[in-house]
Amino acid sequence: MLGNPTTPTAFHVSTRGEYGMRLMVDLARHWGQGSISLHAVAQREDLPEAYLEQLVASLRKAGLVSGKRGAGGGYTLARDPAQITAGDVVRALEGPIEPQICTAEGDPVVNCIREQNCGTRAVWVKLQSTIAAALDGMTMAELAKSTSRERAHV
Amino acid sequence: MLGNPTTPTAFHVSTRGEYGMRLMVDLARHWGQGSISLHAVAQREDLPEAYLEQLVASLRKAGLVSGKRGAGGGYTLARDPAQITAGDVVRALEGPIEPQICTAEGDPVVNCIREQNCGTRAVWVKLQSTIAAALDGMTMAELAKSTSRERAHV
DNA sequence: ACAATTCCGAGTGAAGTGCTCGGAAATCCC
DNA sequence: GGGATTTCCGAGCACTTCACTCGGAATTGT
Repeated sequence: MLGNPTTPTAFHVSTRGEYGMRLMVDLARHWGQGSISLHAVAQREDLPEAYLEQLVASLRKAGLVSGKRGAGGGYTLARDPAQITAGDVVRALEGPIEPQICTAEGDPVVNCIREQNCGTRAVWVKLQSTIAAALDGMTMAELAKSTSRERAHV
Repeated sequence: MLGNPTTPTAFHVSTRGEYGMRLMVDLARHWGQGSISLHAVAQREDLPEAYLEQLVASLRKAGLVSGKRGAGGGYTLARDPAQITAGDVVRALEGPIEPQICTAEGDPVVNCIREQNCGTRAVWVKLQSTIAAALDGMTMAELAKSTSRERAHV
């Protein structure tokens, strides 16, 4: 694992987001097939199982997956793959989408305290809405589908 | 300083990007007025001067500002404010815009090694182009202008 | 000469990243 | 009921990044 760059990059999503997204798409691909164990996911996606455990906890608390204990147990998407967006996943794993504190999602007037008319604020506001729109426009269903389609003709 | 959130947030831009953007907009606002010292910028924007020194070095190496030493010296935008985008500034300070390594700017085929048809890749590619487009669509001239306009009727 | 200023490199405490480990609790199969 | 399987939970740990500061050299205007 650990495919992270040593050189700094802007807007880089951490392994939480990356692995978590892979996990969710994997679950979406197996939607309707009962509980899927993390062990299986870890093997298919070649990801550290113990670490996935940690990530899936966040996803469960966010109400995106539900777990079932014991032998034969595992995880399932909590609702239809078409009703879960990439934005949901990212927010569950990496927190709310806000380039700056003054652009907090939902809170329109958590503005910079000292400077009312900060010139740069326009940048971060635009960025926040753009990113959110992009991520909220993609569902697990779409991602799972495109993957298996590409896989079909390998 | 240090207005950063204690709770983790996705796509958060660091103080390098934030302070650097403020610095650039400030220089844009004083475009045509000769060299501006960091001391002056630091006071106006209420930012740590020694830290700005570090940031401006990156901006200079990226060819966005040029410095003049000695008494009466300071910094100037290296070209017209309308020819410098927010994307230029962010890239200079925080590195290339790439949510994942497999979505490196310019390099279209630095793909994931082990899995050719990664389902999640679509997410990061979309994200990269969306972010880049948003940032590259805003110039220092626009930001400097909108700020002073808002300031006018305070 | 002297003050102002950019340039440069090193250092530092706190936080975040990317994991591992040990163990408790639930559930199924025999 | 015993044992295997699996989710749940919290702690810990090496490494890197963040957000700075500090000291000093080089350059330039007065």
